Order: sequence, then C-alpha cells, then structure tokens
Amino acid sequence: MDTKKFYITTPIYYPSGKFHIGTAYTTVLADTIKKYKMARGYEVRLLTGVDEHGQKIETIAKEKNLTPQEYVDFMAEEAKKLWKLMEIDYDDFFRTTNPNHEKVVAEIFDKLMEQGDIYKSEYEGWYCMPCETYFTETQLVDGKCPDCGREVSRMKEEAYFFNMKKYADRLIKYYEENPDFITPESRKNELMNNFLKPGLEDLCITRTSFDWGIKVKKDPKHVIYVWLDALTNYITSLGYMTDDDTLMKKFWPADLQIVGKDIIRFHGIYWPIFLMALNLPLPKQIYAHGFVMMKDGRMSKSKGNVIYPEVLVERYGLDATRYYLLRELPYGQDGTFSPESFVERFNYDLCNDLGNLLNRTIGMINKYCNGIIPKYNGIKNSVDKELEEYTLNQIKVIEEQIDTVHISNALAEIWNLISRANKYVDETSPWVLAKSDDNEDKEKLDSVMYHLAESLRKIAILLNPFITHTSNKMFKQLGILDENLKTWTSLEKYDLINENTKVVEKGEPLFMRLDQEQEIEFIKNQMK
RNA sequence: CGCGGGGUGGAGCAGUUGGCAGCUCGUUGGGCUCAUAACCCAAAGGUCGCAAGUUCGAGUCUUGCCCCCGCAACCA
Repeated sequence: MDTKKFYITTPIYYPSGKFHIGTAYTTVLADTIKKYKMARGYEVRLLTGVDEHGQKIETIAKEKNLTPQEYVDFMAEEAKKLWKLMEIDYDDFFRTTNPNHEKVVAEIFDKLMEQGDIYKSEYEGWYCMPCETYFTETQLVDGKCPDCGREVSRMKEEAYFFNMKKYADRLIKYYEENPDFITPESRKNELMNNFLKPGLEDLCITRTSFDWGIKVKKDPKHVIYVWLDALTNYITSLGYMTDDDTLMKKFWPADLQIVGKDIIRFHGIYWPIFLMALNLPLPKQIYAHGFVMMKDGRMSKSKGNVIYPEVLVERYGLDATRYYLLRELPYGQDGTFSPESFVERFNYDLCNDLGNLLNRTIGMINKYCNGIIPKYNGIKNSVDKELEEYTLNQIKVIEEQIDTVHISNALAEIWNLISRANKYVDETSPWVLAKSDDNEDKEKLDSVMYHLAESLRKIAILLNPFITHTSNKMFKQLGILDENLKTWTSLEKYDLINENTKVVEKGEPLFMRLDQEQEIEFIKNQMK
C-alpha cells in the first residue's frame, strides 16, 4: 500500500525588501495545511523559496554596494531565519540562483524554442532611462515614469516571445472541465473574462536591458525574464530534466499551489501553459488568497503602516501570531490587520475561551477527582449525548473546511466547539454535583469531568496544525502522554483516555490576558 | 457600456440551490462561582446602497443607477 502524497507550494518570494506580514501569512497558511495533511496520513512536501533574479535585485544590490549574489545570499538567510522563527516545516527552500535550476531553465528555453513555442521579435514599450525599466502604457502616471516621475521614451528592443495564443483554447477547456482548478471561483472568472476570452497576447520572456538572470544559451545577450525562470521552480525543485527525477515522478502534479491574488494571472494562465508546452500535467488546484490590509488601505512604507511578523512573534508568541493571521483572513478575500483586533482575538479567543476552558477543567479535576480523569462511564447527564454528537459532527465540518482551504472558517468552527464545551460546564453545574452525597450525582460528576477532558483532547488534536505549541501544552496539562491519543484517527473515539490519567496540579494559563490599551499602543508604535 | 469584488443592526463580518435576517465585539439586564473579573443565558438595536421588475414569497434572481476597493497583460 503506497502512502498518499501531497505536494504544496508557496510562491518563491521576491527579496526586494524585508519580508512583511503578508508573506508570513502565505507561508503559515501552507505550513498549516502541510501539518494537517500529515496528521491525516499523507506524505507531504512543502516548497517555498526566493526568486532572486531580475533588474530590481540588480539595482538594489548596487545601491547597497553589494554584488547581486551577495545581496540575495543575505536575503535568503533572512527568509530562512524568519521561517525558523515561525516554525515553517518546509522540505525545500528554493533559490533561483541554484546552478541546477539555472541549467534546466536554459534547457527548457531551448526545448521550447525548438518546438516552436518561442520566437524572436521586438518588444516595444515606454522606457525610463534613469530607472532602466520598461513600462506599459497603463503603468505610466500622467505619461511619466511611475517610479521616478521623469519623462519616458518609446523604445524597442529585440526579445523572445512565448506563443501563448497557441494554447489558449486548451486552457479554456481545462478550466471548464476542472471547476476547482482556480479557486476561489471569482478569480477564475476574472482570468477567464479579462484574459482568456478576449484572447491572450504572447508573453515577452527575455530582456537585454539588464544582466542579472539566466542567459539564453545560444543568444547570451538575452536574459530570461522573470516568469519562465520563477515559475519553473516548482518542477526544478523536484529534479525535472535531471538524472534523478524520483521526486518529480512522486510529487508532480502539485496538489495545491498557494499564491497571492496579485500573481494569480501568472499562475493561472502562463504557468499552466508552460506546463502544457512541456507536456506535463497541471497542478490540481491553485488557491489565490487575499491581502493583509491595514485600516487605511494597503500596507506601504510610505504610509508608515507596515507591521513585521517578528515583532508580533517576539512579544505575543508564535501561536498567537499564527492564530491571528489564519483567523483574520477570510476565504479568498482581504483581511484587515489592526492592533485592536489583534489584542481582542488574543484576549477573547485565546485567553477567555480556550485558555480558561482548559484552566477551569484542570482546576475541577484536581478539586473534585484528586487530579485523576475519571473513567468514561457513558452518557450520564442529559446533555452528554448532545455534546458527543455535536463534537463528532463538528470534526467533520472542520475537516471539510480545511480540505477546501477555508482555514479561517475551520478555526471559527473549532471555536464553536470550545464554546460548546464552556456551555456544557454551565449546563451540568459540576460544583453542585460535587456537593452531593448521592451516588448518581457522583457518576454524573465523573461523566462531566471525562467529557470535558475528552473535549479538550479533541480540541488539542484539531488545533495542532494551527498552533502546535498550545496544542502540546494542552496534552501535557491533561496528562495525556500516549501518542496514540494525539492522532487524528483517535478523534473518532470517545472513550480512549486511560484510567489513572493524572492532570497537572496547577495548570499554567495558556495565554496571559493582555492590557488592551497598553498593547494597542505598543503595536501601533511598531508599525512603520 | 472593460473586468472582478464589496456596500447587511454602533463596529467588523456570515448568509449555499429565493421561504420566518445570523455571528463576533460593544450596550443593557440576569445567572453561576469550577476558572485567567474568565464562563453561561436573555434583551435592545437592521427600510439587508437606491429604484423598478419576476414571484405566493428576494439580502438571495433580472434591469437601471449611486458609492468604495482591486485588476486591466509582459510591473514579483
């Protein structure tokens, strides 16, 4: 029996500056799905990395008095540091300056050239001399360079083009036959209506105006321009067109490629067409997420409203940061970051609902049961059955949400489960049962304590892919050490907790309540 | 008539195939005391952007209009 595989990718990020919270979001999202799939028994491969070539990198490096290579070496380390801080469990950190990648991309270029998919022509556009950059008509601001505001001139240069038109019909058909290929659906419609239906234009894939990139072998004054270079990382990472393509055979096609909505066009159109040209299967699903917005619009340094992930992780912990990001961005849409909502989610969701549920449960098991979780004794309270049924149903709901990448909804559903358990405490009033000498009440009390402990065990399993540290702390406080009780498959059962499972005597709060005003002020001061 | 998204109680949002308008926070009142002054219940509060239409019935479909945001091709 071969294990089920799952290949998930993030984009390779362009290291033109410090990585911000949006980049962290994409990566945390992918990492969470990886952890979930692993819990469900898949062999998962997660790819992330950096896209290191291009004019902009060349320019920035020059400004810093570094060679482009020195600059990207530095930035690659920065990215790795951040992913280490955020405990991203990637399997390959891909860099487009990888010599093997450079070699294969050049070979792919030749292959496509021979096939007749690439042809030589002329690229024409508005050129800004000082910036050494081409712009399209629509990019210009008042007919001037959008970067420096100076005059631009109409220029032509020799360039290679990819024949997109040839594949357009095939791609349209593929969209129609695979409704879940591009998600959310609104993005698919956007691509279909704006680009595919009106007819694709051929894509310029080389430049001669800069040097930092992969050269065309037979025409080395041409540098392969971003997309053919960057997109192919998803397969060169797997050893495509090398002596050892074991990984390629095993993991391609990708199961889920996560991208930001800004680059969906490239992933939804050019990438599949490149794959068709290479006669490779297309990824099963591409998901475009929204942006982390600020109250006053997009994050930008000029607005001084940028928040960096390190700040949040260092002060509030990794789990709070991951939870916030994953919870705050709705499916396929933008979400808003605000200091207020960060502190609120921390206090209400993490401290009050989750942390307090664990704390009160541990407290009661110590007070009423000498710290031992009672043995499962079936349905004793009128609401036991309802709680069990609700829980089992919620698990299905949550799985479905994660499977369809509705991560925020999945967390909301987990919190419904937490709320249900808090309500259960009130419904059963264990403190009343504890005062009774009646034997039946004693059994009822045992049942309540078991059900609470079991609910928390399940919640810890469900939360594990999202906030692993918290999940592990929960297991520890509950005295659940047996790995078999931490597996996803163990969610099906209700009576697994062993006799003589001893909870900790004094439960440490999972999250300490924040001073609202003080912390909002703190976060505001960190925004630049 | 470029395309897409959005306009729902004070704030932020859900609302699948049309069928009594929901959630979180806030407000007000109550309950409980196991717990991190946490938890639970209840109430108040909405002409669902505007107008017309289809229908027994529309936030949900059609048409027109008004606002906000993003994209518009070789800019990651």
